[in-house]
Amino acid sequence: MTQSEENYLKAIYHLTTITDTDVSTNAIAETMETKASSVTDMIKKLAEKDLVNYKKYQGVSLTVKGSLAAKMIVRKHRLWEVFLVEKLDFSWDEVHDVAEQLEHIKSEKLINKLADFLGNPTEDPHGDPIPDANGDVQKVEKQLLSELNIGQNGICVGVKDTSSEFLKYLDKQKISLGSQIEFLEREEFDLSLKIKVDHTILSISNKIASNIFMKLN
Amino acid sequence: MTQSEENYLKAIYHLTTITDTDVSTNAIAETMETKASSVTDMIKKLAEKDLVNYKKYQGVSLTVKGSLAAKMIVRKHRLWEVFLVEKLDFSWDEVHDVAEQLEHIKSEKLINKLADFLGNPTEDPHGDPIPDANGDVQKVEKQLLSELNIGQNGICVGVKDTSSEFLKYLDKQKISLGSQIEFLEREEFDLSLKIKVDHTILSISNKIASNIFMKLN
DNA sequence: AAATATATTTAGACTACACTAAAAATAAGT
DNA sequence: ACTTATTTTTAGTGTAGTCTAAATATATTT
Repeated sequence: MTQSEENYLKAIYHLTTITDTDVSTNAIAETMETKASSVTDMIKKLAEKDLVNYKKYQGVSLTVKGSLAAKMIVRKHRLWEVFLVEKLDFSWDEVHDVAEQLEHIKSEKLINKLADFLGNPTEDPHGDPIPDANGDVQKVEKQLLSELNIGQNGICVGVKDTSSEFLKYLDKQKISLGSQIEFLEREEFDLSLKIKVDHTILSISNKIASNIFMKLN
Repeated sequence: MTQSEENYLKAIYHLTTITDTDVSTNAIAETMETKASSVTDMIKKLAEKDLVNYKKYQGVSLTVKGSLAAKMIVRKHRLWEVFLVEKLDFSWDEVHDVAEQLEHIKSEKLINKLADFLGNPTEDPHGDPIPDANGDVQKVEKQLLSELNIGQNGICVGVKDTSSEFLKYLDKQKISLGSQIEFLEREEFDLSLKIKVDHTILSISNKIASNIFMKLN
């Protein structure tokens, strides 16, 4: 399997997990920053290898085989992210590009030994689940901070947007995985939220709040 | 720089360090298991980028720029080997293929943080020197076990052949980096050597002995 | 339901890298 | 020195992956 094929599988996998329907050619092209015609070409190749189900003009879905392959790539990506943050002291906004490369290293032994070395973590530094060696993904129940009711509180268990800009903003506000957060008040004018993080009170926009995953206490 | 370009640079670098002259097209083709015509193509590309000096039919040598690039690749390869052996518990015969992939990961930050994490080692698991971040390589003085005089002793500081078969043989004989070895006797009939390793006496062929690097006490 | 807009696929071209076969240059043998 | 052998380069081809532009299918609007 080439790196390019792996990248397509991963993109299809991610799109599938958020929309839960067949994935369109254009959607793939957009997330991969490539052209629809290139996507069509690659889809045919993946279909040929029985990694995706494809009927012309109808979008694609992953086969069992393709889904497993995709999960193995995600597993590698997220394990490497843990390594970078926990062992090499990267911050959570710096890991993506490097993990994007490391995920393509081919060695079963390597990835399983790496998992052991890291203590078989089940989540990456952004709170996303790490598929195990069989491809099983543990679902974490979580909800967006923006969807809590006033007075509810819990801990931050993940982020939806993992862009460097957003993560740096969170660092600045001292919000990280595990932060205790209480939803105090909603400002109706701009929908911003007043929250208490650990022991400080601050105001965040609704956009920010809708990119933070919480687990209620 | 593509992976292919990196692989060519590395091959030229290695050939240069052993022969210390301009490198022939055929020599490159052989070590890279490819065809001479492919080598010619790539050499032109590398020359274009000012990574090698090239005059038709005259062989190639690395420019300063090319040499530095090659040393950075070697640095990455060997640091990853240390990581695999020291942290992930690979044996020294298993690391090569994986390091061959890892050496192409592009991130200054990653490799320098990795070096720190490993304690800035100066040698890889086979005793080969690891270039530092500036490309400086510390030369280790060493000589082949096969070239010692009877009665001399020292410690094993490296191997010339790093093939899996050879390394497994050494494991079986309990010879590793740091082993105390004394050259006891030469069998004139087949040139085999009687040696004492740590505390056991054994006989090894001249071929074996000519692939073990020693540092005299 | 026809017309228009959008999404998708096809056709053809381009780059990187490899290959085979043939040509040209260098090296070796008598 | 000249013939032969070897090495190296060139010329032409193939595959993977990308692109643009044109064609075709599906969706949307009136």
